[in-house]
Amino acid sequence: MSRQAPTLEDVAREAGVSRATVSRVVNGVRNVDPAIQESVRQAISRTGYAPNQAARSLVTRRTETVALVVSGAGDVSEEERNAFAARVVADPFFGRVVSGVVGQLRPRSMHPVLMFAETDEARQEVVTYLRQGSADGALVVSTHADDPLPALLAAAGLPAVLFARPARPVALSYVDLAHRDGGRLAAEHLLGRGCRRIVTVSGPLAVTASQERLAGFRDTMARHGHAYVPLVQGGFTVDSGVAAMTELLAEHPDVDGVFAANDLMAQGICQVLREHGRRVPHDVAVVGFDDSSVAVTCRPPLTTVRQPVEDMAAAMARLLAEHIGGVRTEPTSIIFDPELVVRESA
Amino acid sequence: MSRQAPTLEDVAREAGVSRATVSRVVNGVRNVDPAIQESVRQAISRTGYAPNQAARSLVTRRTETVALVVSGAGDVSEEERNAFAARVVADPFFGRVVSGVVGQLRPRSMHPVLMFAETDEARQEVVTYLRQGSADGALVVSTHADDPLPALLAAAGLPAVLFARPARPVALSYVDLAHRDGGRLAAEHLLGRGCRRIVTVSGPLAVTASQERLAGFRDTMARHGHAYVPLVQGGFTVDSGVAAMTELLAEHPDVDGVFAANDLMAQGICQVLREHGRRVPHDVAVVGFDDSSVAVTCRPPLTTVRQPVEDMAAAMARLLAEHIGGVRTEPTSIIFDPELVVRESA
DNA sequence: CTGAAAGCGCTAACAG
DNA sequence: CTGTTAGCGCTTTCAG
Repeated sequence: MSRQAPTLEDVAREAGVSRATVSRVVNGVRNVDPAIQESVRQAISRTGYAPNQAARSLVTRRTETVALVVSGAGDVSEEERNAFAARVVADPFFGRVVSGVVGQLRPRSMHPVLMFAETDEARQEVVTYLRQGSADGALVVSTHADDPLPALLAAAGLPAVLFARPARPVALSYVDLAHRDGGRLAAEHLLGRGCRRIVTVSGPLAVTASQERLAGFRDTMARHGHAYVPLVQGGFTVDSGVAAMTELLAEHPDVDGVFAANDLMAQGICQVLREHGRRVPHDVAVVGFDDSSVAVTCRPPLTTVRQPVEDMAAAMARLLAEHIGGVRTEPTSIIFDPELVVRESA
Repeated sequence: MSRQAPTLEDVAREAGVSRATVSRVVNGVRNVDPAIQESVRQAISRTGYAPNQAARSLVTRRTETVALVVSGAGDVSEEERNAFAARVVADPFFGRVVSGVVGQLRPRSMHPVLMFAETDEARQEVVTYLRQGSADGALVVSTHADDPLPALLAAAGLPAVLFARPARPVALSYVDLAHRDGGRLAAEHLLGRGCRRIVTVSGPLAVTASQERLAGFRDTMARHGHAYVPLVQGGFTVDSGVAAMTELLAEHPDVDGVFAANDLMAQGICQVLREHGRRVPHDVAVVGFDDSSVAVTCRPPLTTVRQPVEDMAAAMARLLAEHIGGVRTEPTSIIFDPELVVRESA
């Protein structure tokens, strides 16, 4: 570490060839004599050469890095900034995104840098980061429909792919789920098993996905004569599920079915139900959404609407790689279909 | 986006000064006439200039990026690689690490790139990544005592800080918890509330922290005359907690106290207990470890040994920044003290 | 306090 | 198939 790192020049000298030739074998460009290739390779391991990424990026204009950003909407106090990051990462949803993204990035030798953009300043930093060429593009997951980041990215002409369709049209590719169909699936299942006094806990209505899940659910209920379904808005956390169900149970003690807009809330709902002496699914059936890890962990295991997050995240990474590589120039969208997974809660 | 991005040269021309001067104001180096400074600033915003990070890194030899790597030990099949990432990120522990790290990195304008090193090949890639200068240093969290990555990093003379003391001495800084004290705290609490038929579910014994927590627990139990404490080894997951407790309950139906080496397992334990008609803490008291998010979410909320993960992660980031900056040259260690958090489970 | 000039290490034409 | 030659955009002595 004390000695200066060897450069192409050093390897070239060691192998008795030119820098260009060494560069070619390092980058696997053919047109290099097998014999020379071999001697270069030996010189490389003899010198312990590792190409300097900065020098390389300077000319290729690629960093092989993408920003994985979780963006909010409004501004958040300085103190809440860490809380934002903590909350995001703690959500099993995020883990699935990372898993799907990494799976696609790795074989391409690309790496994700984590960024949280919960304030306007932080969002500006993301844009700057990309404009500086610190990353080749961005994968963005918005926690709010009004997230201004997608528009900023598009305006700057930066390669980016979104998780979920932006509320306001933006010329960026995105992947999404047919949330309405998911809501429909949940309603049909609850109705199908005979529930008649059904309530629902939606996600934050500032999130488009929440609205859509709810709309699909309500439409289906209405089609079956259920004009009115009691609703409480939750925040996609276990706690909010607990609070929402506590409220709903007080007003509708005879409830026999619940649709929760995500599994975390469904878990909180099951807890409240149990604590109030209701058996799940015997007395009250509960359907969640996502099919995240807690769906399996929860007691009872959750019947839920599966959202193939890993596949969606993988698709995002693939699309971004295509945009970066220039293979794809026009924005496109990929919509995934939800699927009902029946376990024990309903 | 179509037009070439402006360079220092462009700004210099626009402001009628030299590149050097522009560079100085961009980097906030004083010794620049206020008037000129102002005109340069205007030229910058007029041109929409953003410094090229690659060019900058090439000369400063800094990327303002650090690798945040989660490393395992043995090799894992190709198919399990994504599962590894998924499992890691899904664990609330990881979220706390990220939160603590980001909190320190952000004010330093540094960014974490996520890497999973569960195979020898992946570990080699981490080393290469750093040697290429793609990141200035590494923050490593090992999931196994035999993790070879720390030694590789040290041998390559790369700046790195570890979460937890490495099993085999390595000249690298690390932060850790006084795990033994944590185990002692748990034992004392269980004993103090009158439990006499106590069992324990440890973490994987291949993890040093698990061994230490267990040792501290057993020592204290022994000091109080409990020569033998039934033990089942778990895997730090809810499922493993369920399995372990099912086994223990079958052999020791009269159990009245359980120490779980982490909260996730404690949650599984509570589920099993409840399903077998045992009240927590009335019939059986349960003490967890970590004080992670599930400790609060769990029913009943867990009495647990708090590990200040966010603070520990923040300390890691701080140490790494010092090593990178050359402010600190010798490896050091920071040991945090655990703390008992009493809630309802014991 | 400012400018000129020398690279940082690598890739990519372009010759040969 | 290989070598020569330009830069990529920026920081940083070193003069002035």
